[in-house]
Amino acid sequence: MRYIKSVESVFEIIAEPNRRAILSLLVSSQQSVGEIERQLRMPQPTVSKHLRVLREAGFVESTVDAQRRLYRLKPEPLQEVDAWLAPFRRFWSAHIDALERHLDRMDQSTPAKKKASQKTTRPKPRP
Amino acid sequence: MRYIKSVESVFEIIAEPNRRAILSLLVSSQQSVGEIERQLRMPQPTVSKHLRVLREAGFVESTVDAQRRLYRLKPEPLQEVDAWLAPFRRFWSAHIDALERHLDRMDQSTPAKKKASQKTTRPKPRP
DNA sequence: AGAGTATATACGTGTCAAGGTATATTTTAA
DNA sequence: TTAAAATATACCTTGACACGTATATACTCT
Repeated sequence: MRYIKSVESVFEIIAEPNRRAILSLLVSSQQSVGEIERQLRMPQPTVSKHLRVLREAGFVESTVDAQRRLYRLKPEPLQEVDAWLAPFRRFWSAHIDALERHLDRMDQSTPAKKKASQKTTRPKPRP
Repeated sequence: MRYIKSVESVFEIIAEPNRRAILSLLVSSQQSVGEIERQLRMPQPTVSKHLRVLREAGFVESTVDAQRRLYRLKPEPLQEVDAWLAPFRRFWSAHIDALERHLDRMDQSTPAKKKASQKTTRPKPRP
């Protein structure tokens, strides 16, 4: 019995350098397989295989033009990445950051420090 | 002779779900290994190993607190991802998008269509 | 010193994905 | 109909990597 993967996250898809290259190429406009092949200097089966992954993951879609397939970008999955990134943006976008990070460091998740204000009591052995 | 990988791209690092979970956890504040271990319910060696990868890739840094190591976020590598994402944003951020994409489709990279206006001349066999 | 806690690392293992090569499929031109 | 072009797919091999288990290292309290 064969296993179906299918759970491929968006992140695994863009982890592959060739796939990122293909996506970047498609930003300017749609491209045929052959055009991608030539511009990125990769063997045709490689291009086709990556395009298949990208298509099945919803990163691209294709239309038929005679013997060619024209691939174009579908941005939804990349929006997912963008969304995941959102909570991290405060670390570089704002100005209060240096301060905020400093406060966080002083703040919770460091009960050690709190107790340390009286006495360092960490390793609690059992009776 | 052993091979050194080291070329690990930022994208490969965040392709791993557990690592993404760790990063997300560190958004709120720094955490010790044990805290991460408990909150994410993953075995301690797993946490340590992922933290090592994240540290070596510059996603986190650690300070020593007695026997604990406190890990906190370093946002630079994630900025890289953000930067890579930038060119794609026009596909969903703006309003002109639907129009723009349509124009692109009609536009370059489709010499087929151009020539098709007169006659379809694609597969050029050799003499 | 010795025990307990916290974290890191070493090793063996299985899985999966990417690449290469060859071939199938579809479409067009002669 | 046959040949060439364009793309997709099948098969095989290889390497990386994530995991589990066990163990090493570091620190702290009594």
